[in-house]
Amino acid sequence: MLDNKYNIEEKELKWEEFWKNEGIYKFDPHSKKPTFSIDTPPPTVSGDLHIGHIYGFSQADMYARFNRMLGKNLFFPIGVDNNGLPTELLVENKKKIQAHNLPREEFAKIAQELLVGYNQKYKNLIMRAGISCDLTLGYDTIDTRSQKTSQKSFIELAKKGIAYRENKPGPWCTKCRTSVAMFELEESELDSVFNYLNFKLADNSGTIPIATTRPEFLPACVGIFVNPEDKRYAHLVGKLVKVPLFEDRIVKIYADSKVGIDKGTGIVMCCTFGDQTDVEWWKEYGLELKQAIDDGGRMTEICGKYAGMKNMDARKAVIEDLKTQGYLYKQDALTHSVKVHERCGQPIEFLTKKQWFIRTSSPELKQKWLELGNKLIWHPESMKARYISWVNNLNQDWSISRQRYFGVPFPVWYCEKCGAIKYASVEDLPVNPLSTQPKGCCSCGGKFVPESDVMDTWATSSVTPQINTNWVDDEKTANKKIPMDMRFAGRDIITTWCLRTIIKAYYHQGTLPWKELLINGWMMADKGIKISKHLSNSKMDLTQIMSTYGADVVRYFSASGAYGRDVMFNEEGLKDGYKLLNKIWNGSKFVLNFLYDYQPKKPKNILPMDRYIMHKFNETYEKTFAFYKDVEMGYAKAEIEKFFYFFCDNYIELVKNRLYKPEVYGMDAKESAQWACYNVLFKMLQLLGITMPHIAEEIYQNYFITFEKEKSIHLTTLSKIKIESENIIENGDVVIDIVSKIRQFKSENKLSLKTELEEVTICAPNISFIAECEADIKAVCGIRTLKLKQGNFDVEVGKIVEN
RNA sequence: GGGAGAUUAGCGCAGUUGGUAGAGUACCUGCCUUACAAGCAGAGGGUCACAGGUUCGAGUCCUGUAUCUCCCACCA
Repeated sequence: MLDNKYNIEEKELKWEEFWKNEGIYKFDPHSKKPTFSIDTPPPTVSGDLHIGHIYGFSQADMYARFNRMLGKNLFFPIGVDNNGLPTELLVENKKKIQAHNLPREEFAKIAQELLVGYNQKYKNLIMRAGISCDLTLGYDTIDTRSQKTSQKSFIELAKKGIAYRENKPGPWCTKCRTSVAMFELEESELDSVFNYLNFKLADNSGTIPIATTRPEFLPACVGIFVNPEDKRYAHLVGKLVKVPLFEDRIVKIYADSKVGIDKGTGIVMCCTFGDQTDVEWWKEYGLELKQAIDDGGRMTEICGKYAGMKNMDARKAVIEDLKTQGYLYKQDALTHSVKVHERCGQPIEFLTKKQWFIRTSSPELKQKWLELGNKLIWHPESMKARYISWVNNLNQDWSISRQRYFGVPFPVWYCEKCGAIKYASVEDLPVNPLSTQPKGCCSCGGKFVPESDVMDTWATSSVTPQINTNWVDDEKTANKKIPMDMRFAGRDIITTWCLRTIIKAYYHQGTLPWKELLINGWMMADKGIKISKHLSNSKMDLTQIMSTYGADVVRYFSASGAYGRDVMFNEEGLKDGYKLLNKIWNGSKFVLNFLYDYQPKKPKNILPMDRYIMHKFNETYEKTFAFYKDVEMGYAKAEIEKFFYFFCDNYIELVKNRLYKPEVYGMDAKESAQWACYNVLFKMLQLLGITMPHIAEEIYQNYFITFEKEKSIHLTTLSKIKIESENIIENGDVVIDIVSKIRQFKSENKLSLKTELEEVTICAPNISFIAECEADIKAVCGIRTLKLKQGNFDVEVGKIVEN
């Protein structure tokens, strides 16, 4: 019935085609079943895919499959995040073009063409991993519906004053020429030089020493700071200082505890803006704003003779002048960590620009985010701590504008004359203000000019529940569908995707975006090393792994360990899964051999060990079920796996004689075993299929479908085996112990397991049960005469039969 | 600097409310059981990172230390 050998790649591809063509995982909008909706996070399309990408997805898929097998109607869409800066950079790299050199429409067209291939590659991988999502429910974050949703969300929030436009200093990348969010920055160790300068006091009473790594910022120096605790400089506070090279500029000395007494000379200059502290001082002390650097990283006109120079050239020139004019008295080399833009590695500047923000950081709002976070069910619970700690530290509103090209445009125009904001009408969305003009003029008579910024990619990724529920076209229905049932994500994006999605759902629906949140860990290449492209060596090559081990084995490996924890990639783990796969195949093949004449009619008399294995299964079922419910895929998998081996190595061995030789043991004994085998094997496959969907389907389609009728095993419903309750497990375990003792005896005496034993005496408390199983015990152990004695458990082997 | 997590057998891991350390794998000894040698049956292997403390009793609770990872903040 089953092939002699299970050809992994051939079978897996076959069933993936089948699932797709038959629409096995298709959401049925007319179904009467309860819906279980999943808000799939759209992974960023930014490059090649590796085995780590499958990890989080397959764990979430197991939870999805579990829910489907509880009889729910699954809404499991698949999304791709392909708008915004990461995608733009990918397109620039691959096509060797620069977005700012091309008309937007042209760049978008090139991007869309390139993305077709990437999207497909990505969707193929998801399908190849046996993820049971509905491919017809896909969305891209740059498609029309996503654009409409983002724009509608923006207009709604802006009209309520929740989104606002303001001139604020913020991190800026001079290479990408855009503002970036704090969390898009990363640390980089750079070599630099500490320049020690003497600043002259304005009253000519002397000089003060200041160390700086960025002397080119002198033209933007707006204040000097010392620590209030620092006795050396206490007398300086309030005095005025001349800025070196720009001596017509006079700045004041302030005291502030943010100054490190031991750092540099203990005196700091504040420039607008060298770093975050400068921003804070500027705000707190109401300092002047002087911008020394422009969008592209060149010095501005306030820099006098240095204007127009690139930042680094200006630094050299300034240092040279400081030297010749006697300000510089010492230079120390140092290595310090600098914030750089994670996408391109460019050190970040702080520039002041008009940007759109969403209100997120007031104490009342933070309270709200905490409240919502507490209402959410977290898997695992411990991940909530990260969310809470992040919310508590939130101190800036969310900046959503980016001065980029490939993204969702802001649907607004501004009046040239009075600055009034004109929003597009919701019916007209999606709107690109650069190519459409609003009707008429401003009430003041001024002309409207379009906003050229695009939205940050998170502004779209944070409305996936609204995209998925089609909020743009049918707000009422969508509002009923939110909160969705579940969202899954990696733990690195709790603070970005998750929080922002919570914020948007709160503003739009006044509720949580989802009821449950699954946070998975990472698959690591080695202890503490993330998988990255340059680390994906041959042993981790995805194509290779997929063809030798297959998706089921990769999924098995993904389910190892506790949920939310990192797993370390190791091939041994794959081998374990491969072993189980092979065992499932052989075990099923063997059992099905004896089920060709199976009648789906419960026999009148079911023998004790057959009842035992069914009860034993039900016990395992309960445990496994509880683990799946708690999103503990690893424990669930381990539980059912353990039982499968037990079933093969103990139960099958025990009853195979009855199956082989009905003429000796009787037809009733065979039918009894068949009944147990059918039920236990089918239900084991259901549970195993959550982790290993392909092999379960192959076996189901070859046999069980005749009786179970459902088109796919994945559409069947989980349940225990129906059997009258009785206390049989303890008694059955004694029988297993007896067999084990005899095997031990043979093993210790270096005998073959089929060696026949002339006589065995069993001493046990409940010999009447053992007597009922006598035929099975004698058959599996090769015993000729079995003697039973009432008493404490003991197995005594008499003479062995010599051939 | 703040927060989170980890440290248990050679290896990758599990240990739920404190009560004699667990499975898998590797190694070792055997066995070709009328499915599977990619199998089966056995055996050995651990100062539970370290130092204190609470307790009759600590892998588990408390305090501290070390190493590693992640997130956040700071970095003139």
